Amino acid sequence: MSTDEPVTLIALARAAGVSKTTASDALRNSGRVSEKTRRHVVAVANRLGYSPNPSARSLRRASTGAIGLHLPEVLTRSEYYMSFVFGVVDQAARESYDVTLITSGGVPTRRVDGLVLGDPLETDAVVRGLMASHVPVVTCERFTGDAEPAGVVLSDHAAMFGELLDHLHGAGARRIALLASSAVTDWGATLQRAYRDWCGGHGMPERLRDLPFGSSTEALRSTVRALLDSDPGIDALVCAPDGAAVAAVPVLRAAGRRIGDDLLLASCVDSSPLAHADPPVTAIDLRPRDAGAACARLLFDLFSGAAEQGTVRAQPIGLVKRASTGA
Amino acid sequence: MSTDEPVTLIALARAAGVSKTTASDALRNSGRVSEKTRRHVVAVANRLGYSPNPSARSLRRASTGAIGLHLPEVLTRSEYYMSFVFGVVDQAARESYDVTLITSGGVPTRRVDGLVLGDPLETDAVVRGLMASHVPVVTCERFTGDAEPAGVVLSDHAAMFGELLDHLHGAGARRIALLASSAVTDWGATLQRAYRDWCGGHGMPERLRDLPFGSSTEALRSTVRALLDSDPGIDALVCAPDGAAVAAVPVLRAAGRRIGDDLLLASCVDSSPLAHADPPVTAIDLRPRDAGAACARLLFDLFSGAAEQGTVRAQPIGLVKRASTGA
DNA sequence: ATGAAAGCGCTAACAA
DNA sequence: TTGTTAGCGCTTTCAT
Repeated sequence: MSTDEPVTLIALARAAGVSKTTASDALRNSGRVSEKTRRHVVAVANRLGYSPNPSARSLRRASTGAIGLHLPEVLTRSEYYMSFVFGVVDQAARESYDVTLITSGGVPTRRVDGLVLGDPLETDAVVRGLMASHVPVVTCERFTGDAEPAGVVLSDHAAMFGELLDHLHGAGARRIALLASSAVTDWGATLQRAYRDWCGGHGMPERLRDLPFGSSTEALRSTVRALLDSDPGIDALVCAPDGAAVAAVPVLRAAGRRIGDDLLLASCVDSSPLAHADPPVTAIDLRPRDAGAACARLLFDLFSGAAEQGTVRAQPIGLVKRASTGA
Repeated sequence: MSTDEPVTLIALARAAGVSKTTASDALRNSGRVSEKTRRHVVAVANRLGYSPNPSARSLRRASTGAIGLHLPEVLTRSEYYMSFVFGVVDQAARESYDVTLITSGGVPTRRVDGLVLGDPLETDAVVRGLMASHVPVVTCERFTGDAEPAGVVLSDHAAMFGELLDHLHGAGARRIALLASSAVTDWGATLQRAYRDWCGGHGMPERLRDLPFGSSTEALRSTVRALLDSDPGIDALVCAPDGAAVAAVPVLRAAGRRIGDDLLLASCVDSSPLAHADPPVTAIDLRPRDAGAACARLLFDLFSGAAEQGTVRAQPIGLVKRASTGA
């Protein structure tokens, strides 16, 4: 197509017979150049395959054209985060921004104009470092540490969890157990609180077990077994960690329980295996792609001033009722 | 901690009482400055919280310090890709490189020094564009189109698939059906070919159904049903698409089959739901994190000249035998 | 062993 | 409406 050398603005200007400035202004629609020369410059640019050098532009503008995205390392295997990532990237692309991934393995060398932090763990040193950086930060879910992010995207997990419990109650459950996630994330803590509140409010017994992030399948299964042994009267089980509900199924079967019949099962995180399970498992749909997009959008609104420091935006989530709760 | 203004090299040099050049050299260990001044400059840099401006550095060096990573949009929900991404990012961080994500939604505005393409689809316009870019490209699996990438990371899927079929055969299976992925990726095509070869070589009947990427659960299930109806003598089913094996389970049960007993079940892509399934499902472990790391490593070797244009590297994969095949 | 100066490609202020 | 000039922060000659 063209030579290996990237075409610079000077080369383009020369080829079009105008100055650097005019060429630059023409391509950026600054409204300074006549329509005629603008067209001409654009045509020449296309012919030469010109594309501006982003480093030079960044240096000049003192903005990088990129945002950073961090996800907690321990949680990264789940479908939820993959969708979240694509939500962020797509929204960013729409604003001509790049997305640089940041893992707990290493902070980016490249500066970014802002940061999106998915489920920031208070205990994560990288997260604390990023929160202290000088660029705007948007978190998905609250950061439970000290620092205040510039923006927060929040879903009403407590309300939706209550809806789920109501649904189970309506289907006849009277002893609902919760296999909780550790409370290191705001999400995990919120669910535990909502569970206790609901049980108290409805005069239902609490049957709660807590599981640290990244627990093995075996740990999870023995916890479920212990839960059932401790109270054989349990007639519903809600699992918070992604994947836990699927992993629990064999244990429930082995205990002689019929899922969707004498034991209702639900998950706090929807994923395709749940839809495919036998029976399909009721779950809260966190709509991760939308959440990711919302985070990016909020960050850009913070850049432009359309949103002010400390903005909190709600992000709707849904409940998907399936056969495991008698649907 | 420090002021909001990022500290520049000039500010640092002034504070340390040296010239820009000396400060720069001291921080990069260029071996030009005396040990004493080097220590002094580094100390001052730490005190001021200096960090070099990556845009300025890129501009000067004509390299960006970032690599691009592209994944096919339709496949992105799987656990495989999430691990792959983290493999790439971690390896890149080790070399102080950033990773910019590229979706089919938009090409990055920022230039990158190289590209990693996971399972490049011949039919993807973005992929074709990226392959034609002027930077080195490493693909994970072969690109079935015209262009030649600078490097390829390859697993021997044909051999491992043969091993899987041998395992089924050894467990007594004589009519092994394959629920294949569409042949738009090299991986999908390779599996179909390997299946035909193996069946031919062992005098076994071919029972093959092809499924386009991103098919719905219902499409998948009716395909499995049709497969069983067409030949009730089928005694083993291998599923290529990620998640298909789990989704097939209810259909197999409904047909009165006992998995791991009168019907063996296996998947060509391992994932946690398979390990948690009842019974646990035998699968090929693609080791995506290692694959991602290998791609990044190859790209850096291409940069440094440690690997030459056209290098192809093998990436080992494994077979995980579980109860669904009588293990 | 160190400093001075040029310049990467671009945009913004100042001229014309 | 267009051109000229300065300079973003850094690395790299070239000179001392």
